[in-house]
Formats: sequence, structure tokens, C-alpha cells
Amino acid sequence: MEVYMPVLKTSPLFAGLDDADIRAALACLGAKRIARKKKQHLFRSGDRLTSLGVVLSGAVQIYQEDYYGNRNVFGNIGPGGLFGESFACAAIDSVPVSAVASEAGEMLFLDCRRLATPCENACGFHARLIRNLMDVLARKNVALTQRLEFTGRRTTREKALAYLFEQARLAGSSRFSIPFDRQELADYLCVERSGLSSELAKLRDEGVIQFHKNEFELLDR
Amino acid sequence: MEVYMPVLKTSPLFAGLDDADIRAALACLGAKRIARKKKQHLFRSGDRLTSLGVVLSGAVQIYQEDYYGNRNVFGNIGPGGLFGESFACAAIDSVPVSAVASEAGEMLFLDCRRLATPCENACGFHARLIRNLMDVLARKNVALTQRLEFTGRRTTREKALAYLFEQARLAGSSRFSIPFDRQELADYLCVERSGLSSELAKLRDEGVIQFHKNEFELLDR
DNA sequence: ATTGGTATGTTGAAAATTCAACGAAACGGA
DNA sequence: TCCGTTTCGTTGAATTTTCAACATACCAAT
Repeated sequence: MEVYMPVLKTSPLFAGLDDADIRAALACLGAKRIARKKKQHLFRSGDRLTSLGVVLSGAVQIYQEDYYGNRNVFGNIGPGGLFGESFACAAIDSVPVSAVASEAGEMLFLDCRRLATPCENACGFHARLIRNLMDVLARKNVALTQRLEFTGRRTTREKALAYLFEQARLAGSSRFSIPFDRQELADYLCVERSGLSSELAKLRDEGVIQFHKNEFELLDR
Repeated sequence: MEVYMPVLKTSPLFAGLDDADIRAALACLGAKRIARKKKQHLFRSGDRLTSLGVVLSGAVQIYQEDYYGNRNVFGNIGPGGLFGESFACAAIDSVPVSAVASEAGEMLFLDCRRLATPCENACGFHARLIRNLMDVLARKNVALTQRLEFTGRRTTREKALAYLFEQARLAGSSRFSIPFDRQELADYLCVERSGLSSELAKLRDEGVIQFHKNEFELLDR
């Protein structure tokens, strides 16, 4: 576990905690470490979830899938990132999403219920953990709201542009790369991959954007 | 303020706090009470928000609006409910949504920053408030995820059905009423009002549903 | 360099949505 | 009751998306 201390220290969940605190917290929250190969699942839609996940290495993708195989991607979480925390915290009895390792790696599960009850060891950092979790939840909330801002647009073109402008703003540059391939971006924006491709091509032909793979650039005029 | 104590006691933010705690908390968080007539705004997209709102009476609608006037409705909050808490907690410098009184009433604003820092009066309920806020955020997260589950569907018909089935599940009955009028439901599902109307009519003609205004019933078979 | 596998781009036809416009119904006051 | 306003339903044309199929590009391994 020690090898992952640097990762854990970067995790927003453990912000403000020193190494000793983190070690104690892991014990206190009944940390379970597991390994997953690429495409193996962490949990599936319908499962009951009482633990939140922390990515130690590799990456985890959260998604939904309907009858017809349409995927709805909720995010890719890298090392230090949390997943499933909303459902675990809200004590939902059946999660509406699935989690799969998009890159092989190791993940940690921490019992959310133990967060709630102040533990017998009188861990002084419980309050801080809850505070941190609150921040994470608030930020995810903002991210979800923003995604709704993209997907709520009426046309594929508007969705794509809204997303690209926001990415540029986040990157602080008109050149940036996105964390999705085409299919994933289409799923994220809730549109058809081929339609997205041709719309992007149209935007390029019109001189609005420039791109190669997942490297994009917004052109001035 | 005393007249609103019953409402505040039902608010998830104050769960587990007694009257004395709530009064102290209001003082501690610099509570500001304001009144709004119908259609008056609480805050607008682009504002900076450091306080979270609590509805005392009336109702508040959270929405977004793009260049073309397309509305994106994020929710209607009634007495006891919270609004703006994600943005205030995440310390966003510019909120992406607007809040308007959909029904005239009074609202309370509580300074989120004072929640973070343990106050000089050593309020014992700070921890509990943060815990409560965490729960609220987690549940809103789940609600946003669910909305994405509806809006992510490809057709108006599927969006409407997914929404109606979920409402029936929540109501625990095949008969239920929804908190939106047609335009609002269309905005919530990110579709065209007229298209939604005709799709609902089609579902009725097919014997799948029955409805009058915002009273719906799912028919077996 | 070849090969297989995956990601991306392109196209045209079918399907669905949006848009604009209008009529009917419901509602609340005067 | 009448009137003005708002909500809801309907329609057809224009626009856009989806769907299916295939072409091309890219990458990694042999």
C-alpha cells in the first residue's frame, strides 16, 4: 500500500491529511484494495454500493447502457480520483450506472457508512474527510450540470461547439486535447458518432476548428 | 423568522438539529431573509455565489437559457429545499444557471464559507450541517445522473417514457402527478414542447398511458 | 513490410426533431 | 358572463439525426 501513498496524497478525498492520518483513515474505513484488468468491471448497474472507490492506478470509466446498446458515459477517472461516491453517500439501493476499468490498474474501496459514524478510535480526521467529500460532491455536481448544458443543446453542432469552447476555457488555450476518443465523445454528448464526425469535419472545412485525433484547436475567425 | 421554524425543521440541511441549534446556526451562517414575487430572480447566470439558498415559502426554479431562448430546467424547489448549494460549496466564480421565484415567497441565504471554517462560538452542530449538506449534494448528484439518463435517450418517446416510468416508481403507483407543465417537462427532457405533446398523444392513442394535465397513469400492457 | 484490429471519416436513405403557425381548452379576473 | 392570457394539442414543411454500410487511416505485433 505504501507505494500508493503519493497518489493518495493527491486525492481530493485526503486533502489536508498527513501520511499518518491517511494510513489511519484507510484502516478506519475498512479499505479494500483490488486489481482489475482492462475492461473488467468494478460494479454493475443494479448493484448495491456502500463503498466509494478511489483509483490508485489505471483508469475507471462510469457509464450507462440502454436496451439498444447506446452508451452514456459519465466520466473517466484517473489516479487519485473518486467514483461511486454519490451513490454510496446517498445510500441508493441500486446504482444506475456501471464502472469498468478503462485501463488496467488497482482501486481502493472505502466504506462510506463508517464515514458517517464517528469511529470508536476517535479519528480526528473524520470531519475533514466528510468536508473533503462534500467538496468532491459539489464539484461533480457542477460537472454534471455542465454536461447537461452541452447535451441539452438541440443540434450536434451546438453540442460539440459548447463542449469544445468549454475545454478551451478550462485549458486556458485555444489548443487543447480532450480525454475522449470519438465514440466516447459522442456518448458523452449523447449523439451519433458518425454524425459527430461529419459535424466536426464541417466545422473544420468552415475554418472554425482544427483537429487531429483528440488534439483540437479553435481558430480565431 | 419563528413562523418558518416548522419549515426549517423539515429541511434536510437541518436534520438532527433542535430548535435552539437551528436558531444558532442561522445567526452563525449570517442568514439573510428575502422576499420575491413571482418571476423575480434570486440570482442570474454569471453571478458569483457564496451563499446557498433555502426556500421558506413559495418555490424556486433553477434554469439555463441559451442564445436562442431554449430553456434548460434544472429543478423546482419547494419549501425546505436547497438551491445553489453546489455552486456555493464548489466556490465557482460564475454560476452557470439562474434562479427565479416560480411562486412568490420568501427565501433564506446562508453563507457557505462560514460553514467551512469552524466558528468562534464553537458551534457543535457545524459538523452535522456539513454532514447534512453532503447528503443533499449526494442526492442531487443522483438526481442529475438520472436526468442525464432521460435526456441521453435518443428519441422524444423514449425520453418521455423513461421519465414517466421513473415517476411511477417514485410514486409507488401507476397513477401519479408530475411537478411540471408541458413546457417545463419539455425543457427538462431537452425536447420540443410540441413534439412532446404529440408523442404523449401517440402514447395515449396506443393505450400505453392516460393523462389529463399533469396527472398521468401508466396502463398495463 | 504485412497483417489484423481499431478508430475515424463519409455517404445516402429513413426516421425523428424542430420550427412556425394556428386552434381549442382552461383559467382567472373584471 | 365576458375577456384576455396562458397552456395544450395539432399539423406540415424544413432541418437534423440516426442508421447501416463501407472506405480510409492508424497502430501494434509478428
